Amino acid sequence: MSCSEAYTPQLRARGYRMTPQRLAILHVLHHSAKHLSPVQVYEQARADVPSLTETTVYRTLEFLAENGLAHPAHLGNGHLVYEIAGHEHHHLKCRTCGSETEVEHALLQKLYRQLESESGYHLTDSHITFFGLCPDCQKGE
Amino acid sequence: MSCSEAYTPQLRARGYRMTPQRLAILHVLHHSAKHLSPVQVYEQARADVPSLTETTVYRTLEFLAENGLAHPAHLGNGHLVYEIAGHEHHHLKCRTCGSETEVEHALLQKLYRQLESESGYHLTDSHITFFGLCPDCQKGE
DNA sequence: TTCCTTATTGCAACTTTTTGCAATAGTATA
DNA sequence: TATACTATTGCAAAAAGTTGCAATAAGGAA
Repeated sequence: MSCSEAYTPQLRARGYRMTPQRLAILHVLHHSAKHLSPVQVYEQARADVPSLTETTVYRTLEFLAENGLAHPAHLGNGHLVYEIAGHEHHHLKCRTCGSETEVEHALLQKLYRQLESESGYHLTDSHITFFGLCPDCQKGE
Repeated sequence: MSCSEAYTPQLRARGYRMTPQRLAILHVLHHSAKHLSPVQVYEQARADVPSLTETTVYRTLEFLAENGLAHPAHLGNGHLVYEIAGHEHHHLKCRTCGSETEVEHALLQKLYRQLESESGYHLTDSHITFFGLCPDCQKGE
């Protein structure tokens, strides 16, 4: 299934439009294994749509995140990165070497339920980055 | 105990210096109940040290975070805020109205241990922001 | 197909954050 | 108390991210 076939109906259903810019950005996210910064998305998507501007990339990424097609993540440096929505997971990042591991959302289910019952909040978001030391960097300490 | 008495030895012990700028910034963080953005810190600390620059505030906040005197937190808009180190806690923030609740770190202990045993990582950081809907905003849905 | 509505884009100006470097100023030592 | 070492600051310029607005174009209706 093409990116267009997959995502266009999701936007239309909410009253939004599919555009070449959005399609190019979705395509980049969809075919990237990992999270990308806005600038990385811009540079890759420009291959498809040369007229693309960085402004549009920033706005589109935020738009996709609001509509559940992409997930934003903080990786600890104060900057946002994005990845295509799909499998719910969290990140575990090493403070020393920067290596990353994924954590399945299932692992946090119990905590989520506990937080919900104690706070009364209903937890909606599914991306968290945990920081620590990876096994290799612990040895070097 | 004054801010200076409390924090100067901590910096000295690591080979760093206490300066009027750092003291003013620590003072602001210390006496603020909540997390502050770099600009908020700048504006308040300037009352003490008029020559203070924003550059210095950004650098100092990062420095304090690296040395454990302050904690950075992401509150979901892509910008960092800081609060004085002291009691370990996390935030629970409402996506709709923006209201915030604190979550004791103790609640996450079990999850931390589980993540550590499954991943081999040693988790060091103690601030996470969870997002959801507060009780009031759930009613309005 | 053509028209019309309005969501979306690009531009330009602006705000926020970062970086390099020379000048300044803590603080350990004599 | 004076000296020297170097951590820290401020400045200026660059990079990153945001905003307002007029022009453009997606896509439903005729």
